[in-house]
Amino acid sequence: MPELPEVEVVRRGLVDHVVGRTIRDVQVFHERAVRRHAGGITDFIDRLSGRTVVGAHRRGKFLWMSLDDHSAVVCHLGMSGQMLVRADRDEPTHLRISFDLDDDTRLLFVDQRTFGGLLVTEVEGDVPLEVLHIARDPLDPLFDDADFVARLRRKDTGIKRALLDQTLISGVGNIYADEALWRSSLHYARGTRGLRRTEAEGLLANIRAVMSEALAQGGTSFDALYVNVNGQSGYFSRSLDAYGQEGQPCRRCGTTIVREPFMNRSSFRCPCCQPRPRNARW
DNA sequence: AAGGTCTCCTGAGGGC
DNA sequence: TGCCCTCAGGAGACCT
Repeated sequence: MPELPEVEVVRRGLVDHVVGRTIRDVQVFHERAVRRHAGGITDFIDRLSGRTVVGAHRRGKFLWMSLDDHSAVVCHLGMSGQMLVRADRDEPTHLRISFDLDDDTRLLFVDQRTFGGLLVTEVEGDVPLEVLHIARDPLDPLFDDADFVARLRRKDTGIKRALLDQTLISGVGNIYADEALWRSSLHYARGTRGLRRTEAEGLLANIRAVMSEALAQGGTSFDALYVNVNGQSGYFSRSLDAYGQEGQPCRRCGTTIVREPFMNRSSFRCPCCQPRPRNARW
């Protein structure tokens, strides 16, 4: 599932293979892929045809390509989205959108579960309108550590819920939340109010560390669903300590990792290193 | 206002 | 073999 490191891998691929190219034509194969675009399919195509891609950017899990008319095409990969650059004319399964580029390659948006999508919008400052509400991510040089810690400790919720709140810190999804919490030996239901400043700072450092390590290995991948812009999978899933490790011994203490329902999904933790807090509310 | 829940979606995999 | 059920989860709508 694409979180920040995976999206960053895709962004770098776009820089290498798409920036500088002009879009000759656009085909939309599935209406849902442009459901967030206000003007519908026809307007989406009209606004992209003939445009030149001048940059590829990212904030958290949101990705966008800036265009030569000060607009941008914003992409969210959702659960299963892929950006593929292909030189052939094949139409892979779950192809949703295709861009014909001026070097006779095509940029393909492929998305099995259709939670992802693209839209064209105006850019306000350096950020598209639809991305303005998203917080800076922890790999952003302008991310404000002290402000994050203060806002986190001011919230009244569980720590994992806060990490998944993209308006507080962006780019963290279920995988990296569980990995960072394991590294910090924190239970997901620890209250943000009761978190010590040093605990919050350590957690942020662990988020950065796990994301940086994943990025160095090309992102996390469990199956063929996530691939980078050329269709190559990442290898970080071999390095996971908590996520998906149900039944496996904790690499720190040997206790069996458990999976628990959380927010209509799953959380993985070590029952010994990450004990449930007394009076847990979340 | 802020926090919590629901919903969208498809295919893999398990149980019978 | 085949059918049905469950599960995966990002983010915005909606509710409290």
